[in-house]
Amino acid sequence: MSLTGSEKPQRKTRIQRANEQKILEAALDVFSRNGFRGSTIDQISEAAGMSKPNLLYYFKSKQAIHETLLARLLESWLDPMKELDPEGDPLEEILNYVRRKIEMTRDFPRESRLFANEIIQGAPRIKPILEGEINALLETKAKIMTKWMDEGKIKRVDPKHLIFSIWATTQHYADFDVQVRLVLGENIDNPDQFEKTKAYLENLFTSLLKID
Amino acid sequence: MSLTGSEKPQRKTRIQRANEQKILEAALDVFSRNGFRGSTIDQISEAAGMSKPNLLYYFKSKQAIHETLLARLLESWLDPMKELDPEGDPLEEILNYVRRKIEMTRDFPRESRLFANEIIQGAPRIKPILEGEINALLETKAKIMTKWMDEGKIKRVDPKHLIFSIWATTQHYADFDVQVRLVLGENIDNPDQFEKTKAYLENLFTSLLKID
Amino acid sequence: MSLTGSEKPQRKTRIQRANEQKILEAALDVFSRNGFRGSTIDQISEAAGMSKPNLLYYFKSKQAIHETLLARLLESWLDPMKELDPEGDPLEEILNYVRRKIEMTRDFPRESRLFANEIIQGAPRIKPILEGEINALLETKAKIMTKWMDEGKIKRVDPKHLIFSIWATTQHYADFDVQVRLVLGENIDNPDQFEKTKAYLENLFTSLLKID
Amino acid sequence: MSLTGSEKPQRKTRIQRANEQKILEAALDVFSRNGFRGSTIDQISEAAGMSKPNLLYYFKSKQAIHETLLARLLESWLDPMKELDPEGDPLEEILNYVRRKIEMTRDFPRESRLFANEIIQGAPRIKPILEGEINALLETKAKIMTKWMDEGKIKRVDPKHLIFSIWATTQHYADFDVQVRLVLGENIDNPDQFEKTKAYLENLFTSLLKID
DNA sequence: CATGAATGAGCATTCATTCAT
DNA sequence: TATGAATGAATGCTCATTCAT
Repeated sequence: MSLTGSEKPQRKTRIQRANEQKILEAALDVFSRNGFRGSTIDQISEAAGMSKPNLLYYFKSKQAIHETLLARLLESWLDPMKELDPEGDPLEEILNYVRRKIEMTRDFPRESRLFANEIIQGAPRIKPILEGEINALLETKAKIMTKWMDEGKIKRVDPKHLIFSIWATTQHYADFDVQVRLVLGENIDNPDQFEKTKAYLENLFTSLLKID
Repeated sequence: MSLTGSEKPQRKTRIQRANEQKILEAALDVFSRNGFRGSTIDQISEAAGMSKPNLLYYFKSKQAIHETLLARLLESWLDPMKELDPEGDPLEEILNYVRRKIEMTRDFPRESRLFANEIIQGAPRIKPILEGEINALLETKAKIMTKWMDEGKIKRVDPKHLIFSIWATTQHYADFDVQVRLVLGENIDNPDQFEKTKAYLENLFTSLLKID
Repeated sequence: MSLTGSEKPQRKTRIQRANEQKILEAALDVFSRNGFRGSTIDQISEAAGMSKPNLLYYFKSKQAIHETLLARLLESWLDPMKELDPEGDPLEEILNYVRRKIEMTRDFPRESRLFANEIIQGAPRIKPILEGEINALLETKAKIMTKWMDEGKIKRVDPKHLIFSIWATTQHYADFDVQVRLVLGENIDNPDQFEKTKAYLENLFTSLLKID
Repeated sequence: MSLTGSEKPQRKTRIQRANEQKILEAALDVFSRNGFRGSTIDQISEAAGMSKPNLLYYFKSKQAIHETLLARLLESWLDPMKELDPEGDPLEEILNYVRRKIEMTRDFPRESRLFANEIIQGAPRIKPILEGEINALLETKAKIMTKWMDEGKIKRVDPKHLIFSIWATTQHYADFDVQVRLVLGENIDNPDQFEKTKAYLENLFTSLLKID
């Protein structure tokens, strides 16, 4: 479940690959913390341990770094949903999706905040991608769920709102991390808390969907 | 349910009050759209129909506008939760809270995004407020819920995670508005869609909490 | 024959007018010496005795200063040609044009170099203006000359090449000032030299055009 | 009439020579189009099909390329004037000079613009060369002309102004190429237009100098 | 010879804030 | 109160040049 999988096989030296990686890693850190406008190339180049012009030798502009980052992460961000198997046991498939989602939230909170930042501000930079990819995927998966409901295998609810609530409840732990910590004293990076959270969400969606 | 509650009773002329109000209204618009760093005083003063120096006559700095805005809105933002009545019918009380929350999300999406922006970025400007007010309120209400659970009036779940999931699922429709619109073609400002959403969430939390 | 005549009557304070003037004067100096790319806002703001941001408070960008400058000067730059009177004595009219041209070259050498710089580099910023205004004017005047030739009042030559050679021979003293000084030890800012130059050019075009 | 004449006979491999040539050719293109400050090493190295560091292996700096270019071209640039033969027929000699000048303007317009750019901006990089070579040559040739005038073989005019006007009228077609094209729709690279221009200039200087 | 990688200095422009009136 | 004028401190980005191989 790599979040930065391999890309277009271009002729690149080892240093190039390494530096691009360093930059994207640094940029993820900075952008997810401060948003696009709130982040400066200085911060990123500092975090990447490299001079500003050198950073711009690898990426044309701040914008370009941001776009590359979003594009590369989007794929993996959608992975958990792709695995939803129409042939599997309906409730178990959905619960597994919830579990993978909460695991990703734990393991990649910066990625979650990166997208949250972007979308809250109207997704000015990735609307096109959202429009195409996400919509298509979500439509497909919603249809699978509808079929399951038609077959009486899970309770009938609006599948799109169901997906929204899975996204919202899981990503909340990454996006609103500060608030969660203020209330709980810890967050899902703590194993105990992770288990409690997972249990709560499993229960939430089981209650909603399980046919008695 | 005013979102800009009563101010400290200071000696202020009518014009002063009116201008402060104009500024805060403009700032809400701009900040909720672009975040703190992404917003400029120029944008705000333009939106407020007022010169930059005049705006800074009313508020010492950009920071000050932002803080004032957050402080004034926080109060009303927490109102729905305050109304949770320990004497009322447990399930109905919680569902009413969910209803008030989704109504607020519909009526004040900019306020929701303002807070979301702030919290995602680590709440650098309002952590202290969150630490005090919210925590206290949430602790109180969580205890009420626990009592209800102890009395067997609703199913037992972690009350704080319950509150998180209510926040997350409702605010999602404001904070991720773009995405919701991309998927549904509309959002809860459309009456039909509002009803569907409300029904889905009522069902979600009823399923979770109702004792059969 | 002001080169910076009065412009669009806008609501501007005295300071505004004065500063715009100071900036344009400074910019003329700098741009005519170094070309557009070779000039920096720092140089201009320094020459105008004002801070860089303040300069940009009056003109949006370096580009904008340059364009304003060219636009305002173009008008007066074409004045001498406009005065060519179809009713006047043909040879005398043309000689008067030559005289006015060489006077302008003496009095406004920076303006001449500003245009020369721009046109040598392909006129990237004022091609449209050239295409319209100059062409129209030149066409008109060429027709007048042709009529004079048809009437046998001056010798027949290609009127457009005639105009080119008037432009070239007069402006040369501004545009190639360094070279002229290297050869003559002085240039037309010296009254003696001015008279000699004028006499040479009068002779040149009289020889070409006069019917014996 | 090579414009890049013979070089100081140094020990250089064939590749070296070829690369220097490629660089100078590319630099001529770029410098004549954008001026010194407006040209970047990137542009030149790109045009030369060679990496930036490699280019700087052949020439120490951007400055060095420019200087080399000017020095090498100057020689050939002056060639037409050198051929002015004191023993020839005066008028014919001068007309031949005009013809060679206009031919050079047609064949080497970039070279003309390179010098024009440099001189308009005060010749900061080649003043010394101008001071020496050109002056000497021009002085010599002016004396020849004066002698012809003393002998009554051509009309008496100021020989230096005469040379200026030959330079100005011929080079105009290269330096102000854009303007010429805007007015005529074509320039002297078109054979017809070349003939017309040559005829006009021959007539201009014949009228001026011919003893009836 | 040749090039990928790296950088200090510079440059146009933005922005929060202050000054003067 | 209100605003035109002014600026120091960024900020994104460019460019000549150098380093290492």
